[in-house]
Amino acid sequence: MPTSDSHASMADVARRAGVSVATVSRALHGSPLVSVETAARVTAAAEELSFAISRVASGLASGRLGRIGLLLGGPLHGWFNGTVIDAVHDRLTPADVELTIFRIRDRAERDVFFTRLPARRNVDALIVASFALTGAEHTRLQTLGVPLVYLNQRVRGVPSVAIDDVAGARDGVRGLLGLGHRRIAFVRSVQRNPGFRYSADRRVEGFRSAMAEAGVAERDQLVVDAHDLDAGDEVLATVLTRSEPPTAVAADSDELAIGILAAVVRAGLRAPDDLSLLGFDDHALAGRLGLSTVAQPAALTAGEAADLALTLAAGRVPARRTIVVPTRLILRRTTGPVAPRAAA
Amino acid sequence: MPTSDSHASMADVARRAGVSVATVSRALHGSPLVSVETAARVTAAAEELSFAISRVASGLASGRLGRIGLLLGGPLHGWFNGTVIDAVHDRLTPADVELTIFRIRDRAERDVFFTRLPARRNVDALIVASFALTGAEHTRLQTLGVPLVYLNQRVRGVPSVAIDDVAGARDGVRGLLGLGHRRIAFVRSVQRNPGFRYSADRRVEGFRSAMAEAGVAERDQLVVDAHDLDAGDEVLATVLTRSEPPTAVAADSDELAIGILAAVVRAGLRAPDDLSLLGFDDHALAGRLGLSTVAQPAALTAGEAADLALTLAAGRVPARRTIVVPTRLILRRTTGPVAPRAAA
DNA sequence: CTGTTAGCGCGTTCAC
DNA sequence: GTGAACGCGCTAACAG
Repeated sequence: MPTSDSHASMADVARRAGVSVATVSRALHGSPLVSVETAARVTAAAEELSFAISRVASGLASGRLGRIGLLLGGPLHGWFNGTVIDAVHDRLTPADVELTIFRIRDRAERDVFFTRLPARRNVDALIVASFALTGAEHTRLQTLGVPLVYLNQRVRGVPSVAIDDVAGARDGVRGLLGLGHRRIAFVRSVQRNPGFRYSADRRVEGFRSAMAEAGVAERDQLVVDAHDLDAGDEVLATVLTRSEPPTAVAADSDELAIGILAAVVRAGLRAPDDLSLLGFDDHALAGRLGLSTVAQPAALTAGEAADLALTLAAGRVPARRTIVVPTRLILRRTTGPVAPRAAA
Repeated sequence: MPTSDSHASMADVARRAGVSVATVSRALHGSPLVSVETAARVTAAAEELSFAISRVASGLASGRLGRIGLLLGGPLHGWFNGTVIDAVHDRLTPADVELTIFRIRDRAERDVFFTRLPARRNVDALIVASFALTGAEHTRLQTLGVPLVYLNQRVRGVPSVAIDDVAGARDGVRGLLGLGHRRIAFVRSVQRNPGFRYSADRRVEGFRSAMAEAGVAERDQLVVDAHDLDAGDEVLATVLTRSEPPTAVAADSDELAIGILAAVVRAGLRAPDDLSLLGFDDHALAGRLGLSTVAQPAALTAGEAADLALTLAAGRVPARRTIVVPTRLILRRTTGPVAPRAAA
C-alpha cells in the first residue's frame, strides 16, 4: 500500500504487480524488453493505484526534463506571441514535452533574465522568439548549456526559423507600386523598449529597397513613426497634411494598420478609394476586416522552431539548422489602383 | 572542480567555498541561519562556477515543484486566453514560480487530459480557466492531489475567481434599454465543441433577465446563434430580414461583435445610426474600434486566481476562497439612442 | 551557525 | 526477460 495518503510511488506499483521497480519503469515506458503479460499486469496495477510517473524524479534520474522553454518579449496576448505559444504547444504535446513560458516585459526583467538565466538546468531546449539580442545577451545564452532555437531572428551559428522581413516588406510595397502607387508612406512602430522586435528595422529596409527599385529617391521615401498601436489618428494626420499626400500607406504590422483603418473611417474617408492601406502579418482580424496584408505564417514558423527544439533536445541532429519561411502578399479590400475616383 | 564539462553541482560550490552542501543550499536560499561572511563566500563561489540550483533536484527533495499549471481551452491567441496567460505569468514571476501551460483543443485532447492527468505530481497548483466541466471531470480533478483554482467558473467547494456573467449581460442590455431600445437581439457564439466556455449560457440568461424585467415577453427575446466568429454577415442578414428588425444587437463577445460591425459597414449601414451594437469583454481592439462593450477585467481576474493558487500551493490559507470580480458597461461609439434619424 | 545523515522517486547499469 | 544496486542533486532533520 502507498506509504502515505498522497501519491502512489513506483515501488507501490511494483509490489502490487509482483515485479521490481525496474520492470515497472520499463513497462510504463513501453520498453520491448518487457513481456506483454508482465506489461499488462504493471499497467493494471498502475491504473488501480492512479499512479503516474513523477516528471521531477524521472528528470533527475535521466537528465531529461521533458520540458522546453519559450522566451518571449512583449505581451503574451498580442497576435504574434499568442500564435507562437499556440503553435509551439501543439507540437510539443504529441511528443509529451511540456511548455514553460519565460516572458520579459521590460529592460529590468530582461536584465534579470540574462543575469539569473532561470532556464538553466530547467529545460531541455529554449526557443527565443523575436528578440533583437545584443551580442552580450547572445553570448550569455550560449552559456546556458541547453540547445537554443531562434525564432524570427538570424544569428550565425544558431539554429533558427525565420521569415524574410526584408523580402516580405519589399513584396508588399511592390504590390502597391504595381497598383500604380508612387507616393507610399511606410509606418513603423517604435517601441518604448527597443530590442524587443527583431523585425521592425528590416521591414523598413524592404520598403526602401522596393521604392529605390522603382526609382523613388530616398528623400521621397516617407517613413512615419508610430509610438503606439493606437496612434492611428496621429499617423493619418501626419500623412494627409503633407503637400503631396501619399496615395497608399503600408504599416509594419496589422495591429497598427487596423488602428489606421479605424482612423480613416473616423475621418470620413474610405479605403481604398481615398487611401490604400497595407498591413503585415495576417492577423486573425485582418481577413475579417478586409485588410490587405503581407501574411507571415507565424504558426508554421513557430511549429518548425518547436520541431527543431525537440530534435535538438533529444540530442539528434536536425536535417536543417536554418529555415526560412516564405511570406505571401494578400490583397483584400483595403488596397486598390491609384486614383480610383478618376477611373470611376 | 566540476565532475564533467556540463554544469557545476552544489558539491562543487561547497568544495570551492569550503563549506558543506547544506550550507550552500541555505545560503543560496537566503536562509538567516547562515552568517553573512559564509553566505558571501558561497555566493561568490556559485557565481564563479556559474552555478544555478537545479529545480528538478530541489523539487524532488522538497516536494515543492515551483511550478503552477494553467489549463486552458480554445486557442491561446484568443483575447481571453492570451490575457489570462499574461496576467498569471506576471503574478508568478515575482514569486519565482514558473508557469506550465496545459491546453485542450478538442474533445479528444480533453479526454486524454482527464484520463492521464499530466499535471499530476507535476505542478504545485492548477488553475482551470473557463471550462464548463462535467461532474465527472470535476471529480477527476479532485484526485489530482494538488490545489485547484477555478477561473470564471463557479463550483461549490472549490476556490474560484470569476465575473458574474449574468449580471454583466443584464447590465449591458439594461444599458440598451435605457437608450430606448426595445427590439434587441442577443447573439450567442455556439462552439463546435460544447463545454469549452462556461460563460456562454449565463450571458444569455442575463439578457433574458433584463428583457423580462423590461416587460418584453420571452417569445420576443430574439436570440441568434453564431456558429463562427466570422459569421457577421450571416447574423446581420438573419436579424435585418425580420419583419420587425431589432434596433440593437448585443453579442456575447467582442470578437463576435467586431465581426458584426464589419458586416454592418460592408452592408453600407452605420452604427449606431442604423443599428446599435454592444460587445462583451473589452477586447484590446474594442477601444480602438469604438465598440461599446461590457468590460470584464480578465487580467485582474486571472491575477487574483494566480495569487490564490500561489497561496494554496504554499500551503497557506487564503483570506477568501471565492472572489467575484465586477464587470462594467462602457458605452462608446457603436451604441446610441433608438431611432436617431427621427431625432436628427 | 554549521556539518552529518538520510532520503526524495525514478533511470540505469549490471548481473542473473 | 527480470531484479538488485547505485546515483541523479538537492533538502530536511538532527547533532553539535
